[in-house]
Amino acid sequence: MASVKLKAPTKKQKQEMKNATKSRAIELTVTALDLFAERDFASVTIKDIANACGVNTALIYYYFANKEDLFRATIENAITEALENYTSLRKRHDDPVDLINDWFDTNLELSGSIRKLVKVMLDYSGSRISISSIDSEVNNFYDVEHSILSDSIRRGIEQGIFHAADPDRLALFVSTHLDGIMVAAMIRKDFNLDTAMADLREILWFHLGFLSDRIQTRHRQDGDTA
Amino acid sequence: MASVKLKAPTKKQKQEMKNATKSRAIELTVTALDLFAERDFASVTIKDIANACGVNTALIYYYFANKEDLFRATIENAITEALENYTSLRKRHDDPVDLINDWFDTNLELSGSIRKLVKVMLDYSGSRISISSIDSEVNNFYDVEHSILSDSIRRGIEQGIFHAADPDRLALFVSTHLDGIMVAAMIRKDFNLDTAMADLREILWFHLGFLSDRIQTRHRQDGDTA
DNA sequence: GTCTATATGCAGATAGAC
DNA sequence: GTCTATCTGCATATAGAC
Repeated sequence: MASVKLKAPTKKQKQEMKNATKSRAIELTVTALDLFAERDFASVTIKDIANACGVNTALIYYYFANKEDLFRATIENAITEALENYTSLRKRHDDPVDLINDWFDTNLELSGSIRKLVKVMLDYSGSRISISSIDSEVNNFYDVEHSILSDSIRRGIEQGIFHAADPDRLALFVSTHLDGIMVAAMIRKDFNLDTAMADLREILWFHLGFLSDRIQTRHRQDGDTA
Repeated sequence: MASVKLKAPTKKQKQEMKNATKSRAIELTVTALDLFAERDFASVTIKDIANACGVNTALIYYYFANKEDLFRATIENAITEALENYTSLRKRHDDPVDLINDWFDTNLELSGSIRKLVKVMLDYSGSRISISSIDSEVNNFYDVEHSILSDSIRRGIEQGIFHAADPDRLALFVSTHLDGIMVAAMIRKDFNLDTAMADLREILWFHLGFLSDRIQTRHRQDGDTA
């Protein structure tokens, strides 16, 4: 790939540069997310982030206006990624039961990222700064999460496979509990995230009258065999 | 040593000094708790705390070794207070139903303090510093909370007023959800903490088979009329 | 016990070479 | 695009007067 660069930059080369630029900026936000989630905005220094990326501190100011701007990009990036997961989840399933089960599986798999996201959202909400683009993305994130759950529940009820229930209330309950799981996993020693997720799933199915005892014990890559 | 006084300090005077000293130190931690909970350790300055108390920054170093020491005292103080609430709660009730209901009421009343506590515990767990006294107090706090719930559930089951259930699992579920409520109240706009607490309570009673049907269908000021 | 004054260090940010 | 060098301001912490 290392060309001899005798020629003027071609379209392809320009594109590569653009990609490289974008990659570096994203690389910085990804690294920053780890640090911001592990500690908090003020105690993570520009130097920390630069060092973790193996670059110079000044380079950060080439890509971002200032530290706050980097933080904004970091949150936006994380939320966007999480939202993409959710929307792809939605498209993959037509059946309410499958969708809900996959939602749990996904949250379990991505629990690391989600924990980080919750932490930075918490830090952001505590900070005095308020950026409208982030506000709306946070709201959007929770809205999408909520509607995945509530829509599935609603459809399941309409299809007669779930008991009657208040879809919105139940969805909010599940979503709130998920936040609790993420926080507990951060605060408490010996907190078992997997077990907690399984319990939440079970309780939801229970309230929807959908609890076959088999579901309780296994989820994910167990063969199907119905 | 101020021996210039006419009389030697009496016991009473000594006690007053001690109280005054203690008051000021506690006053500082109380103010600090507000600020640490609102923002985070690193972004709250000694000056912020001093200003909020109307005293000079140097005074803080008279009472505390350094900023970290103040933070430690702040957490310890907050946890101790919360624990006192819990233990007094325990003593007030013999009946499991009353105790659980009062636990919910107390958490609702003190939701402000608990939210702050959760936030600083989260900040502490994210910080690189680790103080064994705080670690054990955090653990102790969650242990006490857990045992209040699980013991009540266990006793209720033994007395035949609750359905069979796993007391430990249910207690952990409720406690985790409470964390989620506190976090959601911080992150999400329009999150209704009161409603969320009521829903959690209702679901617990439901799982213990203690649900009079009236509770289920209506919450908040909806009229009924089936 | 509370203050004023100050030392010290370090983090955020910029200018400019390559 | 990435670096070196540097400025600036501010936060922690101390010394010492009252």
